[in-house]
Amino acid sequence: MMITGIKGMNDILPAEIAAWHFLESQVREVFPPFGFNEIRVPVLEKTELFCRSIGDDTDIVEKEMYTFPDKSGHSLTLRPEGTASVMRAYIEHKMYAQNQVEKLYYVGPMFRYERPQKGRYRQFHQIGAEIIGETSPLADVQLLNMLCRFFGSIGIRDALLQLNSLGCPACRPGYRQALAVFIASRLDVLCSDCRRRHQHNPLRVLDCKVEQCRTACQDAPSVLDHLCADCSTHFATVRRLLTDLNIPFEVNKRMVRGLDYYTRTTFEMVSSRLGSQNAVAAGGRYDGLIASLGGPPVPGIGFAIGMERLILMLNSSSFPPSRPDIFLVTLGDKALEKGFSLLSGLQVDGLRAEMDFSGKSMKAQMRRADKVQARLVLILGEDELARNQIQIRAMDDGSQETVDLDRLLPILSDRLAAI
RNA sequence: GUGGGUGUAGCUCAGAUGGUAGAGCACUGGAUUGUGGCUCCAGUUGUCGAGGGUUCGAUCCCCUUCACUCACCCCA
Repeated sequence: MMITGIKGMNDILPAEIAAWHFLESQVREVFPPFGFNEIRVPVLEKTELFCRSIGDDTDIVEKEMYTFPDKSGHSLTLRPEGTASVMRAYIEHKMYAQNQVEKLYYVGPMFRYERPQKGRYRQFHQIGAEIIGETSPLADVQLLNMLCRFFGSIGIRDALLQLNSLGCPACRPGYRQALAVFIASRLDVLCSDCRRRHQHNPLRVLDCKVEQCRTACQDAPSVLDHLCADCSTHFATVRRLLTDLNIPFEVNKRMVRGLDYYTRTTFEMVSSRLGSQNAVAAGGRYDGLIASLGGPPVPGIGFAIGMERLILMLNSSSFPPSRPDIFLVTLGDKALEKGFSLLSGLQVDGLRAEMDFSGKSMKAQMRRADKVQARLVLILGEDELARNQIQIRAMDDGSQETVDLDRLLPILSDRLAAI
């Protein structure tokens, strides 16, 4: 039986790698001007870290983590998201003692044990950014601005920014209570999922996709009406500054986040082009997280972008496969070996050069050159070898010239520059 | 964890009320003894996802299982 990869864990093949390189290079170009530095943390952490940060009652912790004991019996978990690990590193290295505000970003694989579907895999990749140590709504807006700039830089214009506020420990319990009362009054018209949800997470009912539930919750109490004065002012400032920066957004008072640690500002970037999993990026403020992990009482805000979902949105035809500069065709045993060392010289000089090693017919070699879309073909046969010459053929127009071998390099760079 | 769809050549897919399979593309060679793309000719490729059952005989019918895929739950 063939050994296959693990369900939901995909190989990224050479044909797809250009899109990944593109995203990674855009991150490294767009983020640093906003003051962000990259951090790399391990993919494995002690299980306890995720239980405490994401929340014991969340689906992620309850059923979606890759958790197993190592040889000494410690329970380890493949990270299901990046924020927890970054906060652990922040606290462990006492980064708060260096800078009052720390801005960090990361790129890498995350792991969740779920049934794969379009835009959702067991190993997936996220680009994340965090601002730690800043309470001001300016931090929220800077982060969102950077997120939108990033989307613009990769040519995505049809993602919609949705914004909400979840309040803080001062005002959220009151809202939750009011909502629970409302839902209890409509329980008979809600779907079975929502009836179950209203027990442990009433906010989720607002997010239900069932039409009947949506209409039933039409006039449910809004979080935004229950925000305390501080949260309300914070949210108003975020909206005002976004408008000042010409960043389009939409307030979605039904938006709920799946992780326990979020407070105040939460947001999502959604797209209709993604199928059912329509969020391509999401995040929010987590003012209590760092303290709850044993760090100082500093606030934070961050986002994560799903790279696979991003790639679904990109036009794949804008990433043409890279083509060789040169394909060397040889005829005869002597030319094969002489050509091979010539090839090596070209490659050392940084040209992308290929040839056939197996002594195929000239027609076959030419076909190969055409197939890989080489720009130039070099032809080295017994005749050319005897005269210390080589032929250069431009594949686009079929024009051909014979040049002395010792003048090859400068002529090649001329011809390549002209294409 | 639940539900639907799909598994036939490297790829995309046909196929027959059960008699052990085909096309296009791709690949190789030739027409053009040292010149690609177009055209023409020839050739290669399959445990018909796996296991079991019914049958003289199963790729097709039945059961089981696995994989892929979409959706639910939930999430990036």
